Amino acid sequence: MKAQDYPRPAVAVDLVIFTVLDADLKLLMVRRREDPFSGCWALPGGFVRVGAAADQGEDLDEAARRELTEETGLPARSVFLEQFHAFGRAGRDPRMRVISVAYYALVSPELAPFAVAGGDVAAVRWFSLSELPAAELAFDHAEIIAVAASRIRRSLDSTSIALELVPRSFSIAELRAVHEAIDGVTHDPANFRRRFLRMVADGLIEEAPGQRVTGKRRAKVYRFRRPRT
Amino acid sequence: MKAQDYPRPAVAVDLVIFTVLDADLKLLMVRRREDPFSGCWALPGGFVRVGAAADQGEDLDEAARRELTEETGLPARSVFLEQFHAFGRAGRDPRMRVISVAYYALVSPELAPFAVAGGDVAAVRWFSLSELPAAELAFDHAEIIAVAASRIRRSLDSTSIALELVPRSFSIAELRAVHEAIDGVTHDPANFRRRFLRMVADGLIEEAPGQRVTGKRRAKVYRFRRPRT
DNA sequence: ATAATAGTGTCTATTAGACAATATCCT
DNA sequence: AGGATATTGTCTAATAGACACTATTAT
Repeated sequence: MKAQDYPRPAVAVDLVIFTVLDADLKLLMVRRREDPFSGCWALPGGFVRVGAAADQGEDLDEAARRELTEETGLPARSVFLEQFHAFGRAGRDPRMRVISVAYYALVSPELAPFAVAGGDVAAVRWFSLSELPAAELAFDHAEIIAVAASRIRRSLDSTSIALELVPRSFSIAELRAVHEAIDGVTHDPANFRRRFLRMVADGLIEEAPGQRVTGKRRAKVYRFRRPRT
Repeated sequence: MKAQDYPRPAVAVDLVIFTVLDADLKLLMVRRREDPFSGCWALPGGFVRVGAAADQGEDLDEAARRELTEETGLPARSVFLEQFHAFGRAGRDPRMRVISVAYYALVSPELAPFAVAGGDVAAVRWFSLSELPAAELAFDHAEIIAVAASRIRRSLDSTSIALELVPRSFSIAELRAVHEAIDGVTHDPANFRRRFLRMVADGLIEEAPGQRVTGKRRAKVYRFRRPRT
């Protein structure tokens, strides 16, 4: 039996799209319009396009960006997107064997309101992690979400992902709020500030023009020293 | 067009199997016996078994353990195995679209000599990272290896993976040698010792009976406080 | 005795965290 | 003026890293 003749699974990409709104970590779910799980909330995603013969189709990252745009309307270029795990348990899709490569996406709060239902999606909605309707989640998406959340929590300290969840220019308090929303603890403003200023000294962050006016004392604003779109 | 009717990719698992021998980080490659890349060195691995209808086949982790045993003869139960990335670039297999879910495995040096060629493999061999025959590597396996190596280097400090690469009972110097082999730097014995003793204090590691006789001064030996097979 | 490695002690610099105090800005 | 937040200062404990030193054992 040749390799080409083995039965094959379907392969999909699923997206766990995070943002921080109202000082809370939220993720974007879509309401399914078709069976299975019609009417349930699911992660945005879809099948990877696999060509035939000479054209072998799109890459995984490409598929993820395409689904992001198709189903949520978010501008793929401005969104941080990273693959984190493949889920392939037998039976996770009742129709057939489906292996899903999962990505997490980080969307700045400025962009979050622009998510709209597209493709074959009935609606989109930002959910707090705690308010997810556990009983109405499609497939094994609850498990995928749990893995994604623990992954970004673990990466919070060792990477600069928090900077992807903040407006283009931001105050120290705003970045602190993102950290607090993600890991659920509160940070001392003075101590957080010192760590932050080290990042400025390291050249990762720089002062930006303008100030943040919140109704109280004004704060300096900063920006990530890296081309953002 | 129904979901079931889309063209599908083949899905494989590939294993990057590490051990530490002669104070050097090594990985296990197999020599291919069939085209494509017949005669080349490749990562152990193979296609995921996908059933039909009611039986949807084996899980990804299951497939990884199966291939580990089939192709290398290593005892799957005693090997640390973790998925780290899916590779799916179009064209990475000339025959057809193949998406490969990659795992890294950590094998204690006691077990490493028991690797033998099995299945449709012509030979197995432990390679140092630096002596890999770059020109004779199959598919995109060089890239997969690079990602795996950088991943375990990054995890070295935040996890206890080094403990998977050491004999059942080990001296502090042996664990230090593993760290040095993986990240390529040397550690001050005194400072490394202090960090190590904190792990003992935390209950992660405990003293083991016996001593390590190296020809010089004898060293105490320790063991990971966790059932090992 | 010597060489080599195991193991101890000490000093400095960096960092996290707790917390007090001051500065600025809006109402 | 008063409340809230930004910002600065100070103290303590934990840790990494450099490095000198002592202890043990094979040869």
